[in-house]
Amino acid sequence: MGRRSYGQYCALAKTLDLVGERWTLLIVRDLALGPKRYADLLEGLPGIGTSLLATRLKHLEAVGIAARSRLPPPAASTVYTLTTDGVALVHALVPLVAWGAPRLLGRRRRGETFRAEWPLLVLAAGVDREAAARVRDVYEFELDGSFAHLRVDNHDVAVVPGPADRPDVTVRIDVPDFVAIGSGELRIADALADGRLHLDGDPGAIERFFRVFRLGAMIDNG
Amino acid sequence: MGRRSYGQYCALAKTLDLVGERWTLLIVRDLALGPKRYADLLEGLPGIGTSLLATRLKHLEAVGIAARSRLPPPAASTVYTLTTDGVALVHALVPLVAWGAPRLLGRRRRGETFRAEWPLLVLAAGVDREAAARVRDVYEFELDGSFAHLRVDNHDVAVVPGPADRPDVTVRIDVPDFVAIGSGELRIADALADGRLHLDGDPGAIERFFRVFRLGAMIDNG
DNA sequence: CCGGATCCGTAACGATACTG
DNA sequence: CAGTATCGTTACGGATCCGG
Repeated sequence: MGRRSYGQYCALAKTLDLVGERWTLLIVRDLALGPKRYADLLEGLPGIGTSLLATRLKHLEAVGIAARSRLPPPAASTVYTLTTDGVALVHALVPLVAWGAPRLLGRRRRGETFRAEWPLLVLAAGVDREAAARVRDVYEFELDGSFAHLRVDNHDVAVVPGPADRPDVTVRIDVPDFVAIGSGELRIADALADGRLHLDGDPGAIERFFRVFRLGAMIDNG
Repeated sequence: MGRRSYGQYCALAKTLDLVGERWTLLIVRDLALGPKRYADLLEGLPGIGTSLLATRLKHLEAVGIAARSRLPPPAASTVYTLTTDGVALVHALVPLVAWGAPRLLGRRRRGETFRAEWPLLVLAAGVDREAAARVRDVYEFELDGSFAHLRVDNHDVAVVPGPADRPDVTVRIDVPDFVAIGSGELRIADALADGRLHLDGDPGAIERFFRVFRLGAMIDNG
């Protein structure tokens, strides 16, 4: 019949009633990267059953986390997006990610899928919108051989899969080192010095990059 | 065989591999209230199967989130506690709770279990340890008719179920109003003015309460 | 009585096939 | 492309049983 519920008057239990089932939060993560078609989601979530994805999407739409839009011709396809509540939910996941990353991520194992845009979501969530005013830059990342970029456009940030066209800054680093910087175990200055982090671009753009994503504190103190 | 995994090199997916299964995070929540016996946990999680609880506890212990201690006689029983990683995980859940509370909690429905200590965990997580130095107070809460209290003792806070012995401050409020204050929709000053919030105790203790739990901003601006 | 383990029916999930 | 239908497998829920 109905959905399984914990039956508790507790915000955590209610939240888990809503989004605690298998795959739900990973769907939300992928929608955080922008509008996705059903097939895009399926491809990014290997192992999910097609019918389960349909069920989850219907539920996310019903509870106001996702929305389904029908693009006009010639695109003529359905896409799913996050509502503002959905975007807020993504922000609420960042501390959970910050908890798990240094403890669980380790080195990549054979068979594990990876997309450079996943780690970038954390950066994008930490954007300083004031500092991003009138900034119009593209920062490209190569993480473990996979490319994605951040597009900053006057207060707004988008995470985009794949290499950038003509990036203002390019960043190359391993995921474990990226995580170590994020958790304060590794200073950016040290990572640059021993070649674990490569940063290219004009100094002005690099300085904007640090400012917009609040990385100042990570440069030389933990 | 083994546990089900998403097989993704992503901190969110790894975190959910670890603690995303049914009941796991609610067990963590209850352990955040202090050492619990197996039977205590069973009672606080109506609907969980006894064998599932045992499985979850074994897993939480194996991954370093919980620990099992054997109390010496005459208490002679086993208790489960959180490790420091487990406590960190509880802190990482607070934004998720802050997301869900104003959106999902609503009014309490028939049959929903409730414990006043659950909302207090959020307050306790937000303690200002500096401000709590040399403070030694007990703040009692009556939320929807259920009692619990916060025990501040020189930098440390504990959430304790039930009424307090001789509280320095007593607080009485409905859960929806408590949530509205936490989310900034309701100002403490307004809630006091129209009788939705009752605060008793000597002015010095009340002022320490506000300071220790960083409630200053909620008094008269959102 | 506490701390589980065992067993079994039901619900959720995963994989594949199929359809508008 | 965007799903639905079906079916085998796994996970969960409830009850009972068992050892210290």
